[in-house]
Amino acid sequence: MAEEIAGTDTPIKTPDVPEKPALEGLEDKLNAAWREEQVYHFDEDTDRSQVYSIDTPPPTASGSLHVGHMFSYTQTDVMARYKRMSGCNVFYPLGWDDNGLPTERRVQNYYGVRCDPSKPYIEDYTPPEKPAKNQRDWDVISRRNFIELCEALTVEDEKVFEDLFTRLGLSVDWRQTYRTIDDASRAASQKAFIRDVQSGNAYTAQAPTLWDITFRTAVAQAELEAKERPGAYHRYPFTTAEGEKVFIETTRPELLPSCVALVAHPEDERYKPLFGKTVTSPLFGVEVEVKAHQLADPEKGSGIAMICTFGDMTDVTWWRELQLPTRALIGRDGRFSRETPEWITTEQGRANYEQLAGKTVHSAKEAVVEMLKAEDLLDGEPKSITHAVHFYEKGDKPLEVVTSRQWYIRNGGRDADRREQMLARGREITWHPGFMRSRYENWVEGLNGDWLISRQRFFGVPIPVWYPLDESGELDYENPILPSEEQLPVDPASEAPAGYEESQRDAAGGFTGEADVLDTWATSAITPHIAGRWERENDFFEKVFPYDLRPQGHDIIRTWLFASAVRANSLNGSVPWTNTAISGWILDPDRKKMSKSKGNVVVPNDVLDKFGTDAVRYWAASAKLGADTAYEEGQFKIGRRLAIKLLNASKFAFGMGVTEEHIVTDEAGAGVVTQPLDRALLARLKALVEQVTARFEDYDYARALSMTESFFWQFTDDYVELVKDRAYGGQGEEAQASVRAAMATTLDTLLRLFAPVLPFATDEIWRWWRSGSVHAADWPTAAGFETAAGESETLEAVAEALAAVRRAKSEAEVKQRHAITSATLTLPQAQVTHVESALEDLKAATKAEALTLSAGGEAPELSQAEYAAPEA
RNA sequence: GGAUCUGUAGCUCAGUUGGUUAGAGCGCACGCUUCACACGCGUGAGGUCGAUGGUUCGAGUCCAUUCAGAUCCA
Repeated sequence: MAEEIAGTDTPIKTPDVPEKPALEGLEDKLNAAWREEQVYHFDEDTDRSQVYSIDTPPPTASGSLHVGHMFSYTQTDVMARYKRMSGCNVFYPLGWDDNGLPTERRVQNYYGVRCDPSKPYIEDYTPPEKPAKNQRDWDVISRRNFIELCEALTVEDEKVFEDLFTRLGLSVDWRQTYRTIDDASRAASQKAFIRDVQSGNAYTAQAPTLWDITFRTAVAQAELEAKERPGAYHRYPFTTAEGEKVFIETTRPELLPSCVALVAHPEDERYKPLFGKTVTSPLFGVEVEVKAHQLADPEKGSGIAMICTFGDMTDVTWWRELQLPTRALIGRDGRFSRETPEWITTEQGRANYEQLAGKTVHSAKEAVVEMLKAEDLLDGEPKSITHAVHFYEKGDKPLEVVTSRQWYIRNGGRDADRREQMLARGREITWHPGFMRSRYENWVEGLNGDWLISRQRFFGVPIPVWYPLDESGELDYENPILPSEEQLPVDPASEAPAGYEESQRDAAGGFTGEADVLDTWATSAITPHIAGRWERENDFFEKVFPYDLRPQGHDIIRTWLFASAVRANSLNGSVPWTNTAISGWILDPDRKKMSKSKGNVVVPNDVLDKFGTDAVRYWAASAKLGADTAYEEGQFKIGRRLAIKLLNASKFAFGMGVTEEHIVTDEAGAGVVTQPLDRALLARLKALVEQVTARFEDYDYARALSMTESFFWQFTDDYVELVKDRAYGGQGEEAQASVRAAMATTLDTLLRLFAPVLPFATDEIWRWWRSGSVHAADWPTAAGFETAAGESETLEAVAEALAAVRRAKSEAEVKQRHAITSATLTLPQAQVTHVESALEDLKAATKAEALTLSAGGEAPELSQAEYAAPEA
């Protein structure tokens, strides 16, 4: 209880310590207190120099919670807490990513609804009470209605995350949350898009595009995943005018009717004579030219390949650079065109194509192979190989390449200057750890095109454009109609552009709305803008942008990190943040990445129940940034032990009469610390504070923690054991005052040093003897007790001497508390003075009635020990 | 094929700019219910630092080669 003392400004609190300190129950109690006291609120009345802003990853609220969340979010929180205590006004918002496929699926299944952007918006729509069993019976609703349902449902999901994150002790300012699908986010995303269109950074083009036939959408390079799949080289001949056979080997024989040319390396002697000549394709009888291009690999197959439009992105390159015709046959549904193409002219060829019309890629392949076999054109059996095939990261069918009109954002993939600019941006950011930058550079250097941002999905942030229709009803893609910024957010599928009536939708002379939505990364790339109220409150934005820190996982450097850099570059002409902290992954004890499908996921709440939050945070904070970490329950135990030890050691100190007023804060106070051992402790403490601070400044919270931890264990195991007698008053008042001051100062500093990692235990203790919260306290410096710091070697020497006595007792098989009537301690000359200066403490701690010091030897050693007779 | 990371005690890891005898925790062995803590305390055993070669007075640390594992990119 705090006692008001008349006439003083600083009421001294009598420490109020529970009989049996425990970690249980601290989370609820302290979280409530922090909320009440608004400890983590961002102060908007500030300027940029005081602010430390963090662009936190918005978790997918409809996704599952796993220990990986606790791991990486804790690492960020540790830094946030450090910065807050260091005097920064920390802007630490958190958002929810509820824009995208996972939410789309969840909303569909939960309510039994489907989105069709062409449907009109229904006011006060209520979903079916129970979702219909059959998807065909689901309600079909407008995009706006769908988004409203999403907003309603994700509130529930977000609650679960918020509860976990609160329990984890994240010092987030919960007033600063955002959702990537809410009005403000959609408006910001659309505004950013419009700005990029206006500045020429976004454009629309008709181009070959990677296409997922299951999801029926275009996908971007960043969403690709190469998977090893079995395939087979099929070898069959084209024929020259002279009747000579030219064999090609292909894993995709079904693309033969799409063939537009053959290609070989310009230096390939085998094919040089053929360049410029034409050959005729088997089965379909189409004449194609033999071309030369350096991307053709002489080592691969027969060294000559067929170019089809389009089998893969290399085909696209050849098609573009060799200016070949387009003969596309695979449609957006992944099936071959039902119409026989006009470039197949022979009767036999047209008949053969009939066999493929309407077939899936898989069946078409079988059909082509059958036909080749039937005509005895296949040379030998297909050769089985394993090769990398491109998949959409969420898809399970190989991607096809189809030609379609899409929106792109310039990212350096087609322009060397911009690429160099993005590399330079990467160098403006400080990476933690530094080597992660090469992931970024690798990615930027490997870009092969601009960022495709349109998605043919229903749910997401609509691309905010309309296209005029001319008198004949043709779409004019070159002159898209953009909304005014005041109109945002807008849904072009259900709202008409300015100057048009809804009745003119899809009518000649009218307009049509863009049906596509933006890639979710296009929106999450502007989380700094969304959380920072960009273009809503620009005063505010300027106080937080560019942010100080972007924490995230290394798996999304190519997506989230790069996309954010691209957009800040074009929207703001700067980096989005000056530091990025890349956390590692959680691996299971067998070193496999934890994932739901492997069934090795640990439920966060169970772990928190079992070990307590501080223990889990300790585990997360012990891992360096960027290092993948095994899930080790042993680490939780150590963290738990540390937190409990801190409670108990503090209880002991307060039991010795330590109070707030004993803390050494100035030179006058320093005079109280008279004992060399106590002064040595403070010397060690001073060094510790300096080192730990330096580690934190370098984002190396893990090293900072381990240094604080080992100091603490030496404090309890050696120092506290040595001074117990003195603390009880065994050596008089002055000696007791000295130990109280040293202990109070050390405890005060330790609580602050541990606070970022162990927020619950430290604040619990803080509240026993202080007012307010340790988390609102300043980061410690040695300034206040500097003059009380003596020679740290004393502590080291006395601790070694203590260990020597303990060893002797252990070897003599007597109990540690057994009294020594007399003994000689031999120790190196350099240590004698130090040990002498704390001889009374050493004798008391070892129950030695007489202890003679003698110089000599390499290390302290006890000899000629006489022990008291055993107690009866 | 290109790039990055990792390899240190049975296990998980730390080892700052090269500097005495390589550290911690867990686990293990032995002992101790000592007035903060048995969710504890004390003591001990345990490593030719992946391998080879080099630079250096001196290499776990720097360089080269190599082996093994992981990740990213093509």
